[in-house]
Amino acid sequence: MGRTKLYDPQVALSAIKEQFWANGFEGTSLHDLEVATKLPKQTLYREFGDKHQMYLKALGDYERTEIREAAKILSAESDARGAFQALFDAIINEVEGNNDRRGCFLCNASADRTSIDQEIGLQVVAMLDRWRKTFQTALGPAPQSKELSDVLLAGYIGFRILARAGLSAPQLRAIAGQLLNIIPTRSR
Amino acid sequence: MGRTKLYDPQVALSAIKEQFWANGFEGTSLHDLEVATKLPKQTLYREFGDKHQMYLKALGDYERTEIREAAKILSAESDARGAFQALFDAIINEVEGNNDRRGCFLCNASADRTSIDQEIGLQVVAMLDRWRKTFQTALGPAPQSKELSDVLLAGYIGFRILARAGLSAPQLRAIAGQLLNIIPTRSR
DNA sequence: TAAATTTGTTACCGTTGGGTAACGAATGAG
DNA sequence: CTCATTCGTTACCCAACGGTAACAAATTTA
Repeated sequence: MGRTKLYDPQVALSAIKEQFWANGFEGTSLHDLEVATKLPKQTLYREFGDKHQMYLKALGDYERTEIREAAKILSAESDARGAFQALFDAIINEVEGNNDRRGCFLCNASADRTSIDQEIGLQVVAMLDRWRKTFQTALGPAPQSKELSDVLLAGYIGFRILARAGLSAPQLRAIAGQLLNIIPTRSR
Repeated sequence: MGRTKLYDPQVALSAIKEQFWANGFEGTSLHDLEVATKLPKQTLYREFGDKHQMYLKALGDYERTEIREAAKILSAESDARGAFQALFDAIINEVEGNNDRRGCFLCNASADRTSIDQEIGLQVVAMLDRWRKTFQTALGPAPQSKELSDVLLAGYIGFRILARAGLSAPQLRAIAGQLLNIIPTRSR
């Protein structure tokens, strides 16, 4: 029924995500999205709905890709501190190698739309809690793993915000090192 | 020379700050600023320059007022952990009492404009470092006060982002409590 | 092959965006 | 009192904004 799409919706959504990630909601225009996806906005509206829904779906895609990727890094290491070390290293390497200053889309969204758009706020809070649970899992059966994951989540968000703000890689490395000290050794 | 102003530039700047604080750079229109300041934009341009400069001056005013206020809270307590406890309590009380979800303007700005506008980025980084130094001062002559202030800054930013995202007061209280545990007792 | 459906394209809509020009009213300095 | 200066107000500018309508080309199902 009907003609087949000449574009890949998943590729388009990924491009949309990149734009919102780098420039925020208000900082991204439909024209920007047209250029990024190489699709006319008519197609974007038909495929994804309005800008608000595009943002929500971009957040969903972020969780599906980047956050899963981070979870994989976390679970690859055998001890908790090493796991988080690997996570921070990966982020700092992105900053150093590609001068990637986008930060974390979820963290940016928390500062951006949540206090204005209620629906986005709810989704962000839900994603943040799943993110925290990912941390908790990586901490293993340590006592107080819930409390530890709380403080690590706060530290992680701050770390990524500071990376976006433009702190140098050595500065970030120092902060990451201090954050790791929060994690008790031999906790897994 | 010339006629005297019928408005108070300081009051106007404070209103501008409130707007950028709540809604970000792109989320704030000149019309919003006209309404908030009760001044026509012609006057705003003459007084403060373009939108970019208004934002920079709003950030400056934030440091002059809110951050000084926080520094006062920090210095009022005799021990380091009590000082930060007082700071977090003040923030949580604002959330509970007035449902203040604006978060920290400096933290929001870090996620908002820094990776796009270089000049703002530089100012934000400078302000963040002064903010960290404020933390370091509050920590007193503890060993590793520099490193401790780094991790506390990251935790503080994450905490305020989470508050803006909409976490409940009890959740915030739990996180704040965990952050305080980072600070060694009797460190001052 | 016929019909229904969904595509890609073009054009358009009204609103709002940031920013500026022009000008009379007011008030300071000399 | 005079005059240069700075005020407040009105009007305007054009580009960009998010969003929609209309339609022909294409393609799958029946």
